[in-house]
Amino acid sequence: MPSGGELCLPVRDYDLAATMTSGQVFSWRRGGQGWVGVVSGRWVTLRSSANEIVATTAEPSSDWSWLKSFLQTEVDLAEVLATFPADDPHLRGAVAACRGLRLLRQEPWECLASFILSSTKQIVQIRQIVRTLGERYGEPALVLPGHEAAYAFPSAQRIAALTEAELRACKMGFRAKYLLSAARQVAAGKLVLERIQHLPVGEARAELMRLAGVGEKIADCVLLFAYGFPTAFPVDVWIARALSRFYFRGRRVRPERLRGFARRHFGPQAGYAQQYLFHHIRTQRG
DNA sequence: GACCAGGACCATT
DNA sequence: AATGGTCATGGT
Repeated sequence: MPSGGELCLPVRDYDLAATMTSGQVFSWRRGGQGWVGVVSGRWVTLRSSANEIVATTAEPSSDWSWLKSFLQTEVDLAEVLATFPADDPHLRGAVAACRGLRLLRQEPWECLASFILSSTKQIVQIRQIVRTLGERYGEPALVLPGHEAAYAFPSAQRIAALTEAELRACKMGFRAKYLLSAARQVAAGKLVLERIQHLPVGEARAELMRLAGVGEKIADCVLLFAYGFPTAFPVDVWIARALSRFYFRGRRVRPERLRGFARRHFGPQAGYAQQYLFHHIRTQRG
């Protein structure tokens, strides 16, 4: 009879639902009163109230740093928001509408693989592919009795041992060869994901972009969502449209220029600004 | 049925 | 340097 672990994290301005549905992570699901996922191989449920997040695990932890790191609960959101330009009504509107939206700090391989799968896919479809991959090839996680089975995201080593056909059977289409190639690079030690953390952001970006199927946008997603480079600014079709409409009178502007503008205009936490804009424009239209 | 999705890549201009 | 086609699959 396993005795699970429980941790109560005091938080201010932390909207778990917005964070989990904002297109930065694809493996978490609603369950019971909160959210269920697997972090560092450990099954976790999260439920939040006004000023705390309560985490439940299948096994006790003496050190919860793995979860605190994932949730980034120590980040003072007010400090982040204070770096935003004060005179920008569009960003201010997004912040007001998405109060409590956070950036997570994901495991690099899961994040990289997820965003390789993301290209020209809707978020619901990315979630479905990630789920299928986990069910078929992920390590089962120990869960508390009465809960649905849960799986870690498959390791690079596991995916590297698969065939392109097996990956295509998970409905990822032409992305299969990209994922397989990336998994083999990582599994063979030709790309050391732990090393990227310590590189300057430009070099880190270039390192990720050496992978087939990883361009500027996907690299920026991994830099921001897995490594926490605060100026990384993913420009996808939504952000490109929004920036064009808000700051360039609707003119079409190339992504590289948009990134330059964003870095100057939004400042040292441009990545956070990006996430607020992205989530806001995707959720406000009904 | 058309159109689009948290793109990247390659061949043409 | 800049456009255009192509790649799978499924939602809206």
